[in-house]
Amino acid sequence: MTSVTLRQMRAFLAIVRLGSFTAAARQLHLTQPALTVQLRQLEQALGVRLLDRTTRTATPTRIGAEFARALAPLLAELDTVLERVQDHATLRTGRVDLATLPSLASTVLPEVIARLRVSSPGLRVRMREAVTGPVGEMVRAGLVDFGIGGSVAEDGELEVQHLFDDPLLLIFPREHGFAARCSVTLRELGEVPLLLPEANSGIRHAVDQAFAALGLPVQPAQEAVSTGTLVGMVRAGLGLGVLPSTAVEMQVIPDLRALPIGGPPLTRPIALVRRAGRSLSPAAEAFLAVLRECLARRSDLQPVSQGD
Amino acid sequence: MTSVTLRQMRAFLAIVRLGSFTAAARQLHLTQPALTVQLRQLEQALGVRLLDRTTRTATPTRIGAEFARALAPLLAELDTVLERVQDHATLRTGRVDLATLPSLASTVLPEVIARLRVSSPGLRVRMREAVTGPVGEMVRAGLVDFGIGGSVAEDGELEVQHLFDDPLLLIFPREHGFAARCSVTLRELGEVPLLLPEANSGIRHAVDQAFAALGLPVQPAQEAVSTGTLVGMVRAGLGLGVLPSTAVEMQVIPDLRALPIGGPPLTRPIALVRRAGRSLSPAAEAFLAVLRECLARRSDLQPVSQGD
DNA sequence: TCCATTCATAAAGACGCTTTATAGACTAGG
DNA sequence: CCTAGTCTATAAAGCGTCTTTATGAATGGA
Repeated sequence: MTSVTLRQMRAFLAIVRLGSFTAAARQLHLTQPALTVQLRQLEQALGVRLLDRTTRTATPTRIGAEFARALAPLLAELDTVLERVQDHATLRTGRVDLATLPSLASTVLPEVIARLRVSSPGLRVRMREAVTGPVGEMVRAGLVDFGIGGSVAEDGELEVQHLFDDPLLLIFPREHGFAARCSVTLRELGEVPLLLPEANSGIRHAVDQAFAALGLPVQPAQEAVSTGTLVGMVRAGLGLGVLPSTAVEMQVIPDLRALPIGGPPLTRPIALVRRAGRSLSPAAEAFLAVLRECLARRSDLQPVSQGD
Repeated sequence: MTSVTLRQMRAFLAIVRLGSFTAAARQLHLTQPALTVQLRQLEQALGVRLLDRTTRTATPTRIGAEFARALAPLLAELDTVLERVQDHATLRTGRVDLATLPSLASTVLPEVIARLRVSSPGLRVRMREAVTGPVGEMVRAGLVDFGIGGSVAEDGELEVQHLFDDPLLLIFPREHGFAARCSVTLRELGEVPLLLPEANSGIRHAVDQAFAALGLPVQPAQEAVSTGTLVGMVRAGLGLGVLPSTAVEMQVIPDLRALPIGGPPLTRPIALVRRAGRSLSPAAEAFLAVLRECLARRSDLQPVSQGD
């Protein structure tokens, strides 16, 4: 009263294909008695004789032949389905869906994608760009596997893991007096017209917090939505801008200068944001592994250990 | 390093469907730890996490969901294939392909088919008619599952099993002198003009042998191919005919009389002819069982025990 | 006729699966 | 905020099953 097994059916098909128990046993790396038993069990479970065995050969019954004809394509399809699943484990197949900040999307992550394409050509990466808040929302809604953005609050649904600290740079025209300096302090920024990103961005959040820590008020001369417009404002002489180093990289700025902000160093935290309790696909894990590898190689960004 | 099992996949689908290990365990009549182990084995075999388990619920991973979507219809189809095979065992489905003599095809076997249709409506019987020689050939060629006909020689390919002895009757016009008798002897037949079937039929074979046993020569006044023409010849006064009782039944003969032939009783053997070493389908077995039942009920035919 | 090959069978051992018992974790309700 | 209930994970033990080894029976070819 035992039930039908995949092994039994695979054994049956092998015997039908080869017309012999011993030949099938060799192919399946089993002994011949094992196949005899398996086939008997299969026939008992089905209640039907599938093979007519003489002492020399084994030929399928009519019912057995019909069964084999119907079964073979089914098991073949099952095998392809199983292989397709296993391809995810071996990274031969897979999709990484992530949301990240525009600055990271255009500087750090393309390198990650390029490396991943070399090591695992079958993977496809889909990157959505958004500012910190929406990044968290997209993760929460399940639209993406994970997000890389500014620090969000850890609630029951989101799990945040610090990745590195992105230094914020001061951008100004080369004619400015700071051009001769090699760094500026945070306190000095309070005395110049500042151009800052608008309120809901991670950069602004970091600047606000740093100023508050020193007891200074934040009074931006102007707010900008995108880093591009902010750069334009600086170039037009509206003031001095604050931008993350990752954003500065991509902008070729011949007439501007950038200086690190010190005393204390001004950075914005970049974190991995993922749904709590949800595992990542092997593809996503591979992506993150390469990302951490890239981060470790860069001395300008301050990487942190993988542990939470 | 164990391989993927049907049980594991069925368990996986049940858990996905119900969203819970314990619920699936109840449905599958298992304990919850068993399912935990099975799913772990499945995930290990595939190398991929299929379910994200919190302590409250189990939700499929994206890969797990894809897998379940592809797997469910496959297993459903597999189940229908298995059921279709099992239907042969329960006689809900099946085909009986047989070859037999015209006389049996029109007298004994229709009753068998009728009874079979009542007890197993799903079975379909295909009956081919032929004389004894071709019946054996059709069995040998595998065109039919078995044959019911005159005795053929048992060689390596054919297996012959005696079923019953069909009495041969003497047919004559009611005006004939035999009309008052209730039986005739074989020896008496040597002194009347005989109408016999042609040489390759089982009837002729039986008559020839019986005459030879008595040392009498066989001198038919006329030979006929079909029983119909033989009856016509008798009716035309060409002589007295010898026909099997099963053939006489179907011919409504108001102007003719039939008498059993005795001393010794003249019969032709009817046997089951099947391919050696080939098993019969459950449908064919059922057919034969009903046939033997019908034969046992009839006192006019001499049934024999089922043993060879 | 003899030998080699094939399938069937029996017994023993190994392996895997299932169950029982228990722990850890989260939710709901008071 | 705490407790009760529920769900999954884990460990150990028992059981069943499957595989292997050894052997028999039968067939076909040399």
